[in-house]
Amino acid sequence: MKTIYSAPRGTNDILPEDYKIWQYIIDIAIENSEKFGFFRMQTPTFENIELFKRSVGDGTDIVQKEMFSFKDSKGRHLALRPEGTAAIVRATIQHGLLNSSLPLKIFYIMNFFRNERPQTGRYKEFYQFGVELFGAYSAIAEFEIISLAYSFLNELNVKDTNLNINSIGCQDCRKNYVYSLTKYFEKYKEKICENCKNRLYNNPLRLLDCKEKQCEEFKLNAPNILNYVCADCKTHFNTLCNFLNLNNIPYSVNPYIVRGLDYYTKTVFEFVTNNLGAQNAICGGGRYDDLIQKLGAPSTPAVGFGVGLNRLILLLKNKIKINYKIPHIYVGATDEEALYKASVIATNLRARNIITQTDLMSRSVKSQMKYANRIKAMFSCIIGKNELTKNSVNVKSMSGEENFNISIQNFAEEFERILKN
RNA sequence: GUGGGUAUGGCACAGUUGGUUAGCGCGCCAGAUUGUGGCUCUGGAGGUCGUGGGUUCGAAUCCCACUAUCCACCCCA
Repeated sequence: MKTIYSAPRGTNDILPEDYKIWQYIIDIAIENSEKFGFFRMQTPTFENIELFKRSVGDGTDIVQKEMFSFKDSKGRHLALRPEGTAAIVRATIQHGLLNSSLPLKIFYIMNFFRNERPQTGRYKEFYQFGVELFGAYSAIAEFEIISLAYSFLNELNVKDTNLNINSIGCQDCRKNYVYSLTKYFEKYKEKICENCKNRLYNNPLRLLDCKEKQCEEFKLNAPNILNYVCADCKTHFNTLCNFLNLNNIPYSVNPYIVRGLDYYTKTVFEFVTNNLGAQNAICGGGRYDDLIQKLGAPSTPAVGFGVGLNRLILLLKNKIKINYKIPHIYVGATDEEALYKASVIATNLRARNIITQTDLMSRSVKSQMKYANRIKAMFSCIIGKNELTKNSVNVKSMSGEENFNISIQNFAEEFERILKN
């Protein structure tokens, strides 16, 4: 296939057969969000680039090398959204949603763009189901969204996932920790991997995330952030644990998880799986109490998460049996006059919400029956000269051998009666 | 941006140390006494073997480059 006729690198066409599972997952996402009282919203596909620089963080990889950015004809610098939180926060501020009664509970299902090399579960355009909860300082907010994510994954029957939680402290206590961490790793500067040498000064928290064998032993004895967070953060974290314990949501405390976005404070968490290769985080999120103030609105606490839908699909594909809507009836025709009649019958059937298909290809009766079989129609009938003169048509059940004689005049009404039995 | 694997009809694949008109399965279309599906049988359409160069009498097969794709690093959902 010539390059210009294939989808751009790192993007995916979602074909009708695939879309069944997407629809299924999206429906469950909506259902669970509404169960917790969240409302859906949507933002533009692109934003002012400055928004992402300020919220995600100017120094992060996402901003530095993964954004699709461009200028419009007036020279405005824009970027395709690389994540959801920044845009949702911008919109809630812009439209004054945070001024009305809190908490504000939002969910979204949107596509995002990052210019990374594609890999299993990682694409340049990808989809996330995410939620944001504004206004709650208490750790019950984290519990609420973790509980929602847990319920969502459970309902999808996603196996083998583990919930990891950690606290990366507030602005104040994190400073102390990062200082100690840097000091600690400086001692092993010569022994850690190349990537970690860079991390040491650019993004020290990421040192904890390294997968290299040579760094393992140094990670083990590295200062544990949970011993450095302030009393307030510590209490907050313990409260979250209590909520999770009481509600039987299994988790492990993992001091190594950190997030790649600057805006997180206190709680961070992720649901990881063993069945996706390297891209094992299926859901990630946390608290971001400082972001809203940073974007110019009165300080408001917030928590949120994002679920990678493409990754979910990879996990669930071939494991879920989707019940999609099959046609109730196929109405065929043998010639033009019959086809006109069939179209009227189909219109009346559809007006009664009966899923109906007719012949669109002027094919032989045999081919039409084959087609009716292939689309798994429950019933079929063929209109022809005989039926038009007799003014009635034989409707046959495609599974059993039951036949019904239905008048052409009252077809829809009579067929509906048969369907209900 | 770095490293490794792969590239043959719509899909999944075969193709032996380079050797005639490039094959199989599934799918698709059409027939098997004239207006009725599923099973079976028969026939048919559909491929410049990713693209461009090179070696050779001869390349799907060997060499080079490019592109795409997959896996991993990085990063993240």
